[in-house]
This record gives sequence, structure tokens and C-alpha cells, in this order.
Amino acid sequence: MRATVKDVARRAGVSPKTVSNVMNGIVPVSGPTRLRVEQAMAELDYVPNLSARGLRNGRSGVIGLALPDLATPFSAELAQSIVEVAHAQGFSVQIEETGSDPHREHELMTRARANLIDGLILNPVVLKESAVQVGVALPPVVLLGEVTQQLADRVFVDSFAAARDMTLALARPGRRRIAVLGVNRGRQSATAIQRAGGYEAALDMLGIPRDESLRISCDSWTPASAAEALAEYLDSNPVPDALFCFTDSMALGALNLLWKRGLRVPDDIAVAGFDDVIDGRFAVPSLTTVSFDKRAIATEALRLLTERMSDRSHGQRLVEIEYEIVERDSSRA
Amino acid sequence: MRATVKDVARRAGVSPKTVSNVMNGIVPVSGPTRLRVEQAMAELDYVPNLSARGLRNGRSGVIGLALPDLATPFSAELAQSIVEVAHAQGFSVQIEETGSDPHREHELMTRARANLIDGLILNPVVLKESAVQVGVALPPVVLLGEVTQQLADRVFVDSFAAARDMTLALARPGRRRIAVLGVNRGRQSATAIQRAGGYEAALDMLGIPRDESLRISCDSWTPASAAEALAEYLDSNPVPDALFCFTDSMALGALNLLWKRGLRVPDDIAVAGFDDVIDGRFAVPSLTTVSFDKRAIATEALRLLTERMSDRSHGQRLVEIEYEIVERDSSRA
DNA sequence: ACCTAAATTGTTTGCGCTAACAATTTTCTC
DNA sequence: GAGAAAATTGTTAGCGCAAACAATTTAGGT
Repeated sequence: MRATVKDVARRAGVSPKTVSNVMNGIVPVSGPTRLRVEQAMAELDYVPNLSARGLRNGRSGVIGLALPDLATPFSAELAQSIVEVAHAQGFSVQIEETGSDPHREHELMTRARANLIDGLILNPVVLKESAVQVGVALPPVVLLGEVTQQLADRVFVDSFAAARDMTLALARPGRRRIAVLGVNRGRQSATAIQRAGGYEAALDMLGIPRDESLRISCDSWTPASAAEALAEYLDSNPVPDALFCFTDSMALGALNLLWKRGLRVPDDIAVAGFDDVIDGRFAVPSLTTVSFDKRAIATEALRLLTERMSDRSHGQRLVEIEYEIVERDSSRA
Repeated sequence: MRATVKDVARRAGVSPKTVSNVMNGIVPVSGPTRLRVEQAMAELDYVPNLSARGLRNGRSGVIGLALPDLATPFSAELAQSIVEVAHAQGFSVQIEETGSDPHREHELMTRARANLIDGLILNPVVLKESAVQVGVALPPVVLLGEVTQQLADRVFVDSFAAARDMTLALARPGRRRIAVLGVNRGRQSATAIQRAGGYEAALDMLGIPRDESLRISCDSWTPASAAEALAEYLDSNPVPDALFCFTDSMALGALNLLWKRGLRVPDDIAVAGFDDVIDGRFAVPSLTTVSFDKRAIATEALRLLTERMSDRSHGQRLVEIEYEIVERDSSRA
């Protein structure tokens, strides 16, 4: 049987309270007593029961992180940052995959309210149907990414402006036929809407007429479906001058397909992505992208979350993360 | 204040036990009573407190997953599989990054023993110094990957054989100078040892003399340090006929560097990786690799873990996952 | 030395839940 | 319809911990 505070107390010849004091370190404990207790803990190989502590304190020390697709390099990099920042603050991270499913998002909120996690960092996708909307009693929650309405704290990159700037950067003399890859066929994700909007704003600024035939839809934002969508597109359309993919993952799929078709990047077609994922830097050719500091996202998200966990009173707050257009070989002249 | 079982019971006009019965569903509850209870739960917006349940049951329903580097696509894909399989069995997953640090591994074991997680899936790196070795009282744990000794349940791919087969596959008439990338300078990871061993076994089989100058060391298994290590290598060595990277991530870094140097893959040099990561399939050129079923790893790891959680008596068990050499454009003639 | 205040340590309760055990009601058998 | 068995539901204790409250020891001031 596992040792408990009581066992430690008995062995050290003190009361449970003293053992608790030694662990928490708030109430002072005299030198000799502390020593005896610590020795007893070591001898009994005592490990505190965190469930019990969680029940008693009402806080588990765990936060949830819910992302739409865990398999992407972007998720991996973001998760890493969040885990590291959280750990530095004494939190553990429970990861969840929503699969863009509002129902699953709702389930996670519930879990948070079930005290297993103290708060939730959530990247909602189809917000219209998201649990955040449905008026569920919200746990401390921080939203990641584009959210059109003010529903909870959130950390975001201005996707609209970034997509606009990227489109402007891609536009060069001779590059007027700029395609986008990632607009969704069915229900639009908030992110897709923002990025498509920015793209069109840039076209307007450039005086390039919008061309519906340059919007390539791709429901799943993976390399595989990007390659597939692009292949299908190229079968029945002329090669655009440039291709702006809504994520780096899609861009990698596109690069592979273009290479297979014998199209040279950037000579025949320039390519750009979004997220600045590590593998994009090492793509062939290296990928032009919208870069932003993922560690900053993690830091800010955790700051908002911990603040809200300790004090539920503030209104909803927004934190914007700066972005930067990083031009690499896939779009250089 | 949050509603508790007691509140629900009072409102439904039943006892707490009945409410518990309704939730657990083991002890039968009559139709009308169940209905009353369910309605009361809905009205009070009741959510069970999982900390309390965890304390009472001695199980939290959470398992830990500890990987050396969360930022890699491989980690992402594996984590996804594990999260999905775990979720299907009613478990949540807490992720942790060990950074190949034995001390951190030890900390995680402790956390497991602290009842916050019911079990741990751990990918140990430098096993010699790993906590698994130090004789810590082990929680239910399943090890992932190469482990030379029999210390706990584990799921693994035969890296030795896979590396051997890959080396054999790379060897073609005219390709005799086969380099490896990923041997470590300092303390060797178990994985590096296996893969290097398989590589050398293949050389022996082929009658190719071992050549120390074809072992390129690379301490961090990332694209960046792979590219750097390879760049340095090429500055003072002739171009090998083939390059076998110990992970796909490193291979991607290598591909990028080779491209920058104007070396053609596979004509000037064939390249291969290990892990069959999605981005490798879409690399330019698509990457030859050792493939294995990550979902199978997840399934088996969870099976071993849950079995051990329910019954601590079995001896240590091994599950081997099949691998396959997948030849893609980066090594095709 | 005596009293007061400060510093420690001790005693006990309850966080919310589940299940052992007990009590009650319903159903069945003849 | 009476008795027994089966099906429900109720009562209560305790999982391990932290802190409210109480008791004790120690230090400080005169």
C-alpha cells in the first residue's frame, strides 16, 4: 500500500498538518522538524496523491489543449511551445483532438468544468456551431486563432492582413494570376474566411480582377488533399503565376505535385504558405510563408488563461501576435 | 456553487447512491427513477467532479505520453494515434516532453505514481541513465522503441533489421559509398546504436568495408542540425553515393541542403529516411523511408498499458511492429 | 520571574464521490 | 394471498489531502 501523509506523520513523529506544511512551504516549519519529515518521506518513498490534492484544492494543475488536427507539424510545434511554457509555470498539458467537430469541442468544455483540467486552450474551427457559441457555462478558456466575435479571451494572428500582405508580396510584374488553395467547399472555417478575404483585398489593391477560377478549394488542410486538389485543378486549368496556400502543410503537398508535373518553382509558378513550419524551411525549394512566433502565442495564451483562472472578473481580452512575411526560394525571382 | 451528487439527489428526491447508479450504469435503476435523476442533472447542469472520482476510484482516466521532442512531425503523428486510440477507450492523454533528459523521465514516473495519471507511455532515449534503470518503483509503464534490456513492457520496431534492409536497398551496382547521418557524438541513444548496427551489418553482408569517414554524426535529430552536419561534411569530403538518415526529419534537412548545393537526388546521391512521416511523402523528391504502422504502435501500447493497469502480475512483454522499406523517388534509379 | 505575543505544531473536518452494507419495495410462486 | 426471492433504493464511511481552529511551545519585554 502506498504511503500517505498520515504514515509520514507517524513515522516522523509529527502531525499530518506539519507534513503538509513541509510540502507547501507557506507556513514555516522549524529546521529539525522539517528534516525529520523529509527523511520520513524519503524512507517511505512518499508521493502525494494529486487526485486528493485536486479535490481538496479545487485545482488539478492540468490545462487542456484542443487542436483540430494533431498530426500536422504546426500542431506539433504549437503543442511543444505550450507544453514548455505550461511546464515552466507548473502546469501539465492534456491534449485533445477536435477533428473540427463542434460536438467534441463541447465535450471538452464539459471536461474542463469537471475539474479534471483547470482551463482550456482551444482552437475552434467552425465557430458558428462551436460550443463557445451555444451558451454553455464556460470554464476558463482561451481561444486560438480567428474568431469573428468576442466570446472569450483569445490570442490571434491577423490572418486577413497577413494574407493580404502575402498576396501583395507574391504579386510581381508578370505575376497577376495568383491562385489560392484552401478555400473550403462546405462550411467555411473562420481562418479560411479571413485568409480568403485578405487575398481578395490585395487583388483589389492591385487592380487585379477577382477570378473565381483561381480559388482552389480543399476541404482537408493536409498535403495529400492539397496535392490532389491541385492536380485536379491543373488538369483543367492553365498554370497560375503564383499559388498561395493557406497552410504550409498544403504548400508542401503542392510543391511535391508541381515537381511531379515538371513545373519549376518559382520560375513557372511561385508558391507560398502560412505558419512557418520547420519542414517548410527545409522544403525544396524552401517555402515562402507567413511567420509568427509560436512561443509568443503559447506565452500569451497561458498568461490569459492563468489570469482568468485566478480571477474570473475581467472582460474579454484580445492579444494580437505579430506576423512577418518571410520570402524564401519558393517565390524569389 | 457547482452542483454535487447530493444536490442532484435532493432535487430528484432520491439518495446519492441512486444518482451514482444512474451515472455508472452497473447497478440497475428503474425507468422512472432514472428519468427523474437525469432531469435533475440537466436542470442543475450537473458535471461530476473527476478529481473526487479519481480519489475514490484510485484511477484518473488519464494516461501520460512522454516523447523526447514534441516538435517533430513524427511525434505529432504518433501522438495523434495515441490520443485517438486512448480516447476510444475512455482515456485522456497528458503529453510531456523529456528533451531526452533522464531526470525529466524520472519526474514523470513520479507523477504517474502520484495518481494523476494511471499509466505512462514513454519513449526513453538514453536508457543507460534513464529512470527506468534506476530502480524507481515503476508505475504501469510501456516503453516505446529500442530498449536493449528487458525492463518493462515495450512496443518496438526492429530498428537493426530495418536499417540493415534499408542499407541493402540503397546499395546498387555503383552505390558502394553509403553514408549514415545521425550517429551521435556524445552518449549514444539506443535507437542510434541499433540503426548504426544494422547499417554495418548490411555493409558486411555486401562485402563493403566499413568506413568511419562515412558516419556523419548529428546530435540533435532535426532538419536544421542535419543540414548543418551534412554541409560541414561535404565541405571536406567527397559526395557519397547514398545517404541513410536515421529519421525522416533529418532526411528533409539533408534534401534541402543537397538541393542548395546543386546535387541531384537520387542521381548524384540517393537519400533515405526512417519513420515514414507525411511530409516525407511530399518531399521533393519524395523520400524513401522505413515505414511502419503508427496506429498499430498506439493500439499495442495501449493494450499493454491497460492490461498492466488492471493486473500487475504478468511478466514483461514485448510487441514487435512490422516495418517495410518504402522506396520512393529519393532513391530510385 | 512573569506575562504577552509570536512561532510552531496538533486536531479535526470536509472536499465529492463510490460502494459496502442495510433497508425497503416489488415480483414471483404455489 | 402469504412467504420468499429478487429488484431497487437508502445510509454511511472513507479515499488522501489542506486548512480552519485549537493547543502548545518559544521568544521577548519589563
